[in-house]
Amino acid sequence: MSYNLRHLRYFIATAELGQVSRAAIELSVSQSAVTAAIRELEATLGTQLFTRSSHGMALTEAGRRFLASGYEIVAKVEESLQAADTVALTGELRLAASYTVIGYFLPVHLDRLSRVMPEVTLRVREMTRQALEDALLDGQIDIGVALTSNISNHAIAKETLLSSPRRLWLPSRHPLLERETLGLADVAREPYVMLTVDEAAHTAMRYWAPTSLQPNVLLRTSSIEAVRSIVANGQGVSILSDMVYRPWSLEGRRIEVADLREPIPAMEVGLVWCRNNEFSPVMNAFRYYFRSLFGAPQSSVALSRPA
Amino acid sequence: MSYNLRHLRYFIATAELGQVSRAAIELSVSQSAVTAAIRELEATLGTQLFTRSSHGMALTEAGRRFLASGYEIVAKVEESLQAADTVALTGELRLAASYTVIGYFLPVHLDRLSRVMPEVTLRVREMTRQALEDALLDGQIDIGVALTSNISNHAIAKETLLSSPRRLWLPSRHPLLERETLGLADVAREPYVMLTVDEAAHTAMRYWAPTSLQPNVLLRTSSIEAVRSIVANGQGVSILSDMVYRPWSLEGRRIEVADLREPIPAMEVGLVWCRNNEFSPVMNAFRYYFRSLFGAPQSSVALSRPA
DNA sequence: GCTGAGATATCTGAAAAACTGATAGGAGCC
DNA sequence: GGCTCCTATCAGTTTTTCAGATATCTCAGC
Repeated sequence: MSYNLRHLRYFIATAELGQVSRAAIELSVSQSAVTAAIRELEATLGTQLFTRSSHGMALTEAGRRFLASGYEIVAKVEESLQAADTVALTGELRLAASYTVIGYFLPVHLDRLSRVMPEVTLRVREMTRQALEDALLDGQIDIGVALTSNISNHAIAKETLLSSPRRLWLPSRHPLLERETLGLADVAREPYVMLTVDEAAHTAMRYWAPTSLQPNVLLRTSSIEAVRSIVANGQGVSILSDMVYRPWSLEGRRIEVADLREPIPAMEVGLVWCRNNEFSPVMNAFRYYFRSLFGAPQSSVALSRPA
Repeated sequence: MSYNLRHLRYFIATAELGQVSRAAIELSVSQSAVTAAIRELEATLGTQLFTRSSHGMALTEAGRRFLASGYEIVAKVEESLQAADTVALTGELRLAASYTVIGYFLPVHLDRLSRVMPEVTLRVREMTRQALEDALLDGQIDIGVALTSNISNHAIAKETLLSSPRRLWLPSRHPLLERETLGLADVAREPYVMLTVDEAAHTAMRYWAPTSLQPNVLLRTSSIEAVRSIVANGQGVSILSDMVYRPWSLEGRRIEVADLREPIPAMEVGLVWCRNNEFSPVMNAFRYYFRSLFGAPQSSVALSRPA
């Protein structure tokens, strides 16, 4: 299913020493054990990690990237082994989140946070972006989790966690699925279901406007489940983010996704807070929880590019 | 030696479901396998992760902390499985670092970075803090790695990565090692070796000054190896950070460490850069490399307290 | 107080995984 | 060509992991 920490250690040693045989000595195992582990690792990743030669093993580009991940993972593992004594955090955190976030992003994290810090009371409210900004500035809430791209108030600090690409949703066996490439012009000819919640319609205009095309709107709805059902039943198409995508609708019919030729802005989910406020320990822990799961996001831009 | 990803998965499932038996069903393994894995995990960690009862398993405080680590690790593992296509970074990074950092912190990371991004040329120079600040502002270097506690120029941004506590170094079989607790007053009676490099002497005064005591300085030297040898030979003691500590001196004699009663500021190593400059992709990758290894440092203050 | 349900702990033999050691094969160097 | 250094592969053994049976504990209901 997935790889092991053993695979990782053997891989790192081989990458650093450049030879399976030397890595095997370093690890105090036989050369064949290391060879086998690397072969398994490459199989589960589905990628070549090294180019083999009679001199040794040289990392491929994928191997280099995986090595960086490997360093991160073993660092976290070693960190986890150190039993620093800590105090259990106590207190309250007043959160607000927008419709999409509260339904499709937060649940698993709220669950985990309540397990990791059970003595912290999490109060969560659903708000529109505007209400959320006001509540932050009023001091009614501590932190918001929202779609960060539409936030431009300078009194509010934001930190993007997740960038979820938007794609075209189609019913299964739709003729457009046969095409090599798809563009907004193709979408404009189809009946379109426009989601109106969380400023989705406003965001949609950001990528429709420059094309001088417009979607042939069959229905405007605030329910993602409605979009899902209508698309699944073959009555329309829509462009929505991967975060809210599920392959099956409530009725059990399948939905397909396709990339579009035009660059569609991704849906960005992140934390927002009032720039002037001090961070309480609980707020810090909350932020740290997300940061450590999603990494420092601004730099992932530098390291990877979209497909 | 250490635990497995299997241990981690079994632990997380048990923590989330609150029962070994339910976790076993969820994981499609037998109850005894999960019980055994958790027992092994607790043994390798040397800590109780759960309190057992006939109702199920409740996390201890250590368990909650380990659960948070577990979430981080599996998140990194899953991230590593996604083979996002990337471009190899190319370019140059002009680094500067101070004596201590270049000798005791950077080497392994420069080695790893050159493996992860071989097409980036890393130019490293040793500089004093003042020269480093000037070079940053002049634009002669891109990023510095230095002891961040003495940097107070507002034009320079800093991000602390590592906080290494300072302790008393003693030769083995020194009488002070018998004591229950040690304070600076005890140290003041011993011959003291003062390291002069990287503003160490200046830093030392920060914690000697409030006591109205002063160290009985036998020797001032800019060589850490000299301090190590003199302490190991029983001719003096010193207070230095764990980062530069090694149990053996060059001659093979042992050095012991002891905590002091007074709070001694830790040695803080971090990145520094010119606040006005834009981050190049290479600079971003460099920063990201360290961030992901050392975590978001400011919040570790909130999550843990010193022993 | 007894009893059944449901929980974890422990044990044994079986199955699976990992490892060793030997061997094969390829590439460069003399 | 022959030597050396590398990785790949295979067969047999060792180690780890697992399932299933059983023991033990606790609570709830009677």
